[in-house]
Amino acid sequence: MATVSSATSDTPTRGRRNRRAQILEAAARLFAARGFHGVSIEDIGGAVGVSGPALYRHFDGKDALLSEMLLDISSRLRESAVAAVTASADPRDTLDALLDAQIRFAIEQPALITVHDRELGNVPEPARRQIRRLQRLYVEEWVTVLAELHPACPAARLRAATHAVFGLLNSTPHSAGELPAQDMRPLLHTMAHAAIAAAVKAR
Amino acid sequence: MATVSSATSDTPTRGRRNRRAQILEAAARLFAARGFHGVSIEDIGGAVGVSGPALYRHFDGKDALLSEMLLDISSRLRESAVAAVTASADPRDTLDALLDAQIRFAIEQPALITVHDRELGNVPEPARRQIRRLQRLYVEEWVTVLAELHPACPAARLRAATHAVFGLLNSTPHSAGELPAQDMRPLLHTMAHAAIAAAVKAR
DNA sequence: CACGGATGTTAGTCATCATTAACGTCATCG
DNA sequence: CGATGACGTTAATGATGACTAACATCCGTG
Repeated sequence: MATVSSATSDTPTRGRRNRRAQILEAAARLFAARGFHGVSIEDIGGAVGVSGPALYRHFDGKDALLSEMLLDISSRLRESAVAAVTASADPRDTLDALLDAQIRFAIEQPALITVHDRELGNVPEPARRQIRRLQRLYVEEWVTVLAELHPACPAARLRAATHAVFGLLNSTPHSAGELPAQDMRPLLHTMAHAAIAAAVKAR
Repeated sequence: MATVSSATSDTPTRGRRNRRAQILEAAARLFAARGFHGVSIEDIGGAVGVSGPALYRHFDGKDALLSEMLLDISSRLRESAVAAVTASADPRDTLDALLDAQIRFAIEQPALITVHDRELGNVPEPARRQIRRLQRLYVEEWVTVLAELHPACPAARLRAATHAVFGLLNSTPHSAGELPAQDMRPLLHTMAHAAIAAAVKAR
């Protein structure tokens, strides 16, 4: 939201990398490691080579920074889901695309994934509701696709299974280094696929 | 350490519940919700009806409280794994027992599970090493059983799969309320089982 | 070339918080 | 009964931390 400043329409990042992006990246790493309250403004500034209150030139405060971070993550996830849904008419292909997108995100951005499902409780109220909304929509995207594939399965069970699959896929921060990403990717895809199939099968 | 007061050998908790246990329980709930640094000593005391520094009558400090909490969790998990391994000679039964124990813990103690895999980074050094050790042993218990069942599968892959299954099972705090525990339990068991089978199958 | 805005810096300020001190109460036990 | 120890309480104390103020610098533009 809000075009990226810059009076005339040229590149927003000149010379050194865009400070905002640098800060968000460093903050995500730190929040993932020590938790929101375990990281100080000084820490974040220090991580990008400026010191302390320089942050306030880019964000309204620590809370606002976290809000923007989570809003960005949940927006991107949701967008990736919408893309997957519109890309194909066959729900089997859509499910594969959903899986691939989530796996890619989990492997490439472990810090963001970590912050995303830990720190919602620390987001102040105007933004929190919106993030929750995006998260809910994301889940519903999955549930809808699964419901098309397995109309007999009750929605509550599909929702629970979806959360479990997220847990499986988002485990990457814990198993970092066990396996190269090359092998991790298909492994997670296979496991998630099998878990869903089992969840949905009548017993 | 030190028998729990009470001169004669009767119940250690008379009238009101054991304070230590109350505190640990309340702290776990609060840490899970807001993170270690997001919770004050006052908050914890308030949650059990005493106010503030009364904590220091029971623990050496906030760090020590966290250390003890994580040490207790990882010990209990590890013990449950050892019990599962010694209970049966058939690795298939052992795996089922491991799954059941982890699922029971995840469903009955979501706050502990949450704290367990979020707050290790905030534990000070003497205890941290020991907790890591117990966690590693717990994982190895699983990997050993899986290796017996599937000797052809490389250990690294088994380890990665194990972490993924933990992620799946420990997702309960996120899907709380979606499904009654009665249904959640077998669902998770089925999904985890299928995920493991898929991980281990040659491709 | 002077001006303004974007971006930093350092030195406060004001809360919050972990921890300690000093001081009760009350039951148990000698 | 009187001492002792378990368990609480309410004031410090000392750090740390978020945020603000006042003050550079640099760069593009009128």
